[in-house]
Amino acid sequence: MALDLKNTLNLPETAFPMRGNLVEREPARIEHWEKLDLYGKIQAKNAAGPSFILHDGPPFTNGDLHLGHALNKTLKDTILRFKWMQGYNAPYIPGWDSHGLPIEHKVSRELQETGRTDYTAIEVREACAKFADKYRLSQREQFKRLGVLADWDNEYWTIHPEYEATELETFASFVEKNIVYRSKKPVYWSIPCATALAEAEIEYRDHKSVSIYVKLGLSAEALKALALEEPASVLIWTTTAWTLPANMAVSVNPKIEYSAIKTSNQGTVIVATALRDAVIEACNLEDPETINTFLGTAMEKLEARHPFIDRPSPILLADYVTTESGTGCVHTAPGHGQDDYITGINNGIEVYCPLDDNGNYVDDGQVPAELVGLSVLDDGKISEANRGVLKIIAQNGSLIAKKTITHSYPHCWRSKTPVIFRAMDQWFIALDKGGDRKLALDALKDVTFIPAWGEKRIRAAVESRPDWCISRQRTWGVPIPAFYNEDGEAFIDADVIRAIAKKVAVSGTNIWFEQTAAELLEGITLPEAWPTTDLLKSGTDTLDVWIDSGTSHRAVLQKRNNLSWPADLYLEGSDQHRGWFQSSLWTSVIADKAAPYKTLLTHGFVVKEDGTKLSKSDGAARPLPEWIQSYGADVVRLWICSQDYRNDVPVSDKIVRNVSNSYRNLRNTLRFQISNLFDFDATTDAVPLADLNAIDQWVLNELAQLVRKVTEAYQAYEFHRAFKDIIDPFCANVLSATYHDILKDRLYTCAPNDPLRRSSQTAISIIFSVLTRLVAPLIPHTADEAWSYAQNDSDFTDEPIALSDWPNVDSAWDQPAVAADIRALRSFLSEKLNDSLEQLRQDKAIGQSLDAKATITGSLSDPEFARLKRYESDLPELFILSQVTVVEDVTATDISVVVAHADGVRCPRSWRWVPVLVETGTWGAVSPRCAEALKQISQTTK
RNA sequence: GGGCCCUUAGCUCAGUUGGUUAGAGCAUCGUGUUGAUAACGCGGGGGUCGGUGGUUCGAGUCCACUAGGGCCCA
Repeated sequence: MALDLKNTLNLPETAFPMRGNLVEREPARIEHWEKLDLYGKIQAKNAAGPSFILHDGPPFTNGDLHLGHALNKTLKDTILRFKWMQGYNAPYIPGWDSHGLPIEHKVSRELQETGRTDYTAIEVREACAKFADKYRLSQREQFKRLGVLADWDNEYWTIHPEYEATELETFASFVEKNIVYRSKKPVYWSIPCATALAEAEIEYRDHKSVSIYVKLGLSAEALKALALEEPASVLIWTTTAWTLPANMAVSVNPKIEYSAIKTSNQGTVIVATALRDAVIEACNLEDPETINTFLGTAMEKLEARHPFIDRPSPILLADYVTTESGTGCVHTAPGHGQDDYITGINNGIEVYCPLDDNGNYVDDGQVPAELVGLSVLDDGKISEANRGVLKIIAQNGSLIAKKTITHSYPHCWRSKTPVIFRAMDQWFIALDKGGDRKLALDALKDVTFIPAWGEKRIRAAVESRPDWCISRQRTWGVPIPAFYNEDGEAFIDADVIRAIAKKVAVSGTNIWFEQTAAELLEGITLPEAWPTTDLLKSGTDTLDVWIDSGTSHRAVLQKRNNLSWPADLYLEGSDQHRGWFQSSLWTSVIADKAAPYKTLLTHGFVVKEDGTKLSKSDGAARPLPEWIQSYGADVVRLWICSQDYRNDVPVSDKIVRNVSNSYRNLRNTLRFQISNLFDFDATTDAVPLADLNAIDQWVLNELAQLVRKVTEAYQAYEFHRAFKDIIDPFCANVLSATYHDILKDRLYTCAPNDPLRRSSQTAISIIFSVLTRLVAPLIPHTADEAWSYAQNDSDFTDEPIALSDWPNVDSAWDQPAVAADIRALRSFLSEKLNDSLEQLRQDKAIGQSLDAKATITGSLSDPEFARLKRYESDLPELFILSQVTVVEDVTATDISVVVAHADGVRCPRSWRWVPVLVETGTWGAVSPRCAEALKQISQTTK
């Protein structure tokens, strides 16, 4: 019988599952979108809309995606989904970056393992391309699985022939501006392999070296400046005697104190005071006596003489000089060391390096004749070069001590021999010569930075970077289109490059490695000064890969019809201030005289829950597919969008599980709404907004505020605020704890067509439609799922939510007066009633709140009481009690409340307590209101 | 070592121009309901705002220093 009565209730009905089961169900939805060509439909819908160009920074295709990729791509996808719903014409062309050392290095190792060593450049490049493509494809699938909607079939790729051609054309414009020049710069060099090495190709191993102390005599002026009366030397210490022929200077620290020490066996020598005793011992200095001390600055620009070549070796200041070892006076050979190089550049010293590719001293008129032709390769035994140099300095007395030491030294990963640091001709872009640095800094003024401090960061990077070294001695990259004659003289020309770019556009840059210079230049008019093509060889250097991705704005935005330049938005991790943001800025400023972006948005890095960085062994560093496999894409996305990405973004299973709880609440909120609309057809059942019940007016007023605040947060790209600050509390407080809780009684117990019920259903259907769209960019799968169920009670719809418009506020929702009343009444409940109700519950006097009644007493002169009186008939519903009596007492100074168990009998249908039940016959005894509802139900079913 | 940035309850976030007992959601504990039920309601506990020292009648909110953390350089 009770069951029969239950059947007369309008209980919620829906097939929308309570649990998302995202891991299993999301893929089908993604497939459905693809079948519908959802991306294409969106573009078609918005074709005439305002333009918004988000230019994708290309991920490097060398492995699985991780959460950092998810963070970046989810933010982009969320922004675009929002913009699309707002009607923007916003094509999204995803990009991929593939040239560069990480792939070449990995592929080279794999090729090595086959035992062959004679791979041609083309073979290496083809293996790299294959490797890159494999990961491009798997990354693409992983992004799709995240729910990222994009023009996946028209991606841009830095190794596409057209892309490479544009890159070369861009480079041609640099050459044309006459800012591309050649200069020496030291690189790691493997003598047996006759090749330059990258940092990653170096292994540190222990090596035995001869360390030596060498005197460099001071000039007469120098002695005078240091108030020394007798001849004196600066004393240097080095472990690479073979670099002495390239010694061009001595570096000292300006802030360190130095001592001039007079000795009976080595004359006067100058060393850092802190190292005085150590040097005296190591060099057996006899009768040492400090005759003067001074700071390093005192020696600036003073002249020392090279120990065995007739040239000056000036004393320079350098902050990197320490007193940890040696003498505090550092042998400086700009052609053989990174620090030395920078010191040399800063002081206008030649980057001198008298070595050929085989590591032998060349005859340049400066290297002593007895050294010419000797090899510097120090493999197992002392090199010829070291022995030769030691002999010279021992003979002329400048060597005052030597000792064999074992230390960690870089070795070639392939030949296992010690590498040398050797200056080679490199290509550079001059950044000041054409005024480009100033232009770049000016261009930044027109860029909007999110967060604002990004400007400081990129500005500092732009201000401080030296001329851009753009050549790499690598194979897997875009070749530097330069030619060389027999003497190594370089020929480069903008028009020639453009002509080659045309060929590259068709055949790719592989032709550079397949064809001879003559073949490459066939049909191309050469500048008059060039030799004939049979005398030229094409260069083997490739361009810095930052030129690859850094020219994407030209290769993509400027080349494609549906895009435009500059971009409205670039969005990447904060490391890109010195990476892609900067390389793009330079290429753009040089070639196009303006920044390629209007807004620059950066996010932080994914870190562990304690804020420290993720290392490979951390569980949280597992690949993205594994995260999606355990939580589903929407939960991963919601995790991302619930965090303030401007700072670092912490992650742990605990944190994601936490988000998962919020997700469940949101999902159930939507489910509750769908299920209570099962018999509601807006076209026939909707109640005019003006006629809505007070509580429904209140909730629409809340909804209006929600839409305004959420839209504002989205526009500011502050998704964590949209969700955490606004949507999450709205679902929990306004809906779950208040509105839905109140509504259950009328939705379930009223007659289906009761105006009160239809009023609430009208409001619910509006809320559902709005709320679902508000969360659609954040959790696209779930929003689309709910949208489908609301339409046809099944999984899919041909009108996905992504095709709908962003919700606007209907001014009729704004009912501030009613809303203020309802809000005040609910506050009254929580502040004045809930404590007593809770007490009754604790005392087991009542169970659910409908078991209780309240009596409120006060004076009508009190506006709060007056309001209670005004809403007296609504109060049982608003407070979810069976009876509320508002009693006027003119003498009352305060509002008093008495709560007790409700009177009368409990209606078995509505569970409300009423004075008496009414006999209905068929259904037994129920409350009068239920009796009336049952009467209507039986009439409509007849 | 340098540049930029971060530090509020167990977790993720709010805290307007400095001003009453620092808020929310989740988690936790207790409890109600069994007509949103692997769901929902009600209630409790839990931060003195990384630390120290200043400015001020008054500071999470301004200044200095310091500790820890992140990105990028060296």
